[in-house]
Amino acid sequence: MNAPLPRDPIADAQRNWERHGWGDVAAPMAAVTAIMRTQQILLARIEGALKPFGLTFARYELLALLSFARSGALPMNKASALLQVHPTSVTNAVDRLEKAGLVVRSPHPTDGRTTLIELTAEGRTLAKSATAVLNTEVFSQSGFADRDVDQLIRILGDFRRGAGDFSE
Amino acid sequence: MNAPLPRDPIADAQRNWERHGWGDVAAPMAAVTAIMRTQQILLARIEGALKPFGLTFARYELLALLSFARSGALPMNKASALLQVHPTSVTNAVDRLEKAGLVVRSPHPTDGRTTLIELTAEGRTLAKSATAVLNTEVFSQSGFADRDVDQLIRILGDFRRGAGDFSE
DNA sequence: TCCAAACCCTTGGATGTCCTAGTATATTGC
DNA sequence: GCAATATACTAGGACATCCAAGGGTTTGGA
Repeated sequence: MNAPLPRDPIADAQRNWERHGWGDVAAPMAAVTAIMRTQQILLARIEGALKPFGLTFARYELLALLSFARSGALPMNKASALLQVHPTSVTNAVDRLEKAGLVVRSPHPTDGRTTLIELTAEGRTLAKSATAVLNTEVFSQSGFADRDVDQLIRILGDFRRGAGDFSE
Repeated sequence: MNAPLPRDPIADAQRNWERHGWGDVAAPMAAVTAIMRTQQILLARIEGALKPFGLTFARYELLALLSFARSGALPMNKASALLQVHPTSVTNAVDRLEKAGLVVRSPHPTDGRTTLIELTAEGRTLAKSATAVLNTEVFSQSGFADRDVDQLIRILGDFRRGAGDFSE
């Protein structure tokens, strides 16, 4: 990790925006930039915690999703929709998880176009261990105050709904 | 864009966490996941707005940073620190910006190890145009309520300080 | 019935990020 | 003054994401 900067670079950017006459959008710009940076920090922590398992966050998310599916299996397009990533990203993740023996591809019983992703026993075990570590090493010490967590869930939930992620 | 899901997948994940006895970390897990997804949505919007300029967000950020520097030039290591990305990412961005004629590399006058990145006239013009478009197409319609923007800046600011981004 | 349109997955290419290692230049300490 | 250490940038590799395009399967309307 680098030494902390003496000043918050995002607050500086906000001031620059204001100084240049874009005061009306300086705050949203700062908020958006802060989200970018926060995501980067969180992702680094998560990947660090998952490294011992040979998992990345993308692969872990897929594993976790499968572990919550009743049958431990999901069609790839369903996984793509629920994880909200491009289908090719799922293909990529499944390729690697399959090579690691954590999931298996199997044909859909009635639709020849569809491929099912199925958790192996090993995959289920690893998902459980990885989740435990993420919970204790990352989520339980997220660095957000409890009240702020609730705020974030509400604010970002509104945002995601507005962006068309879900209707609910 | 895909059709909205009938249910919020992150809220579902939170319920799954609670159902499995991890209720104490379900909320932070949901908040972290929501930040990931929000970042993805915002990045897609930004890149869409920048595409006509042949810029990506990474390159735009560097261009914008340079345009706010007094002399229009910065050492690469300084840019890396302020943008809070790995030095190799800056090298990558500068390679492409230089190829596009938007910046120039020049040797540091006193330190032979250091390379200065300097905006060209064309780079400065493009940065200005791109900023105008980002302001009107993205930041001015961020999808966050004004009050929520302030909350985000405060919450994420606290988080980033806690993560060691800056001391201030 | 049958062909066009829709859908599903994969391949190949472009970008970005990080890490590790290597080269060159500065700085420090003896 | 010189060797050891620190700093700055770049090269190569692993991953992830998206887009565009291609091949196989279903569906639906003429």
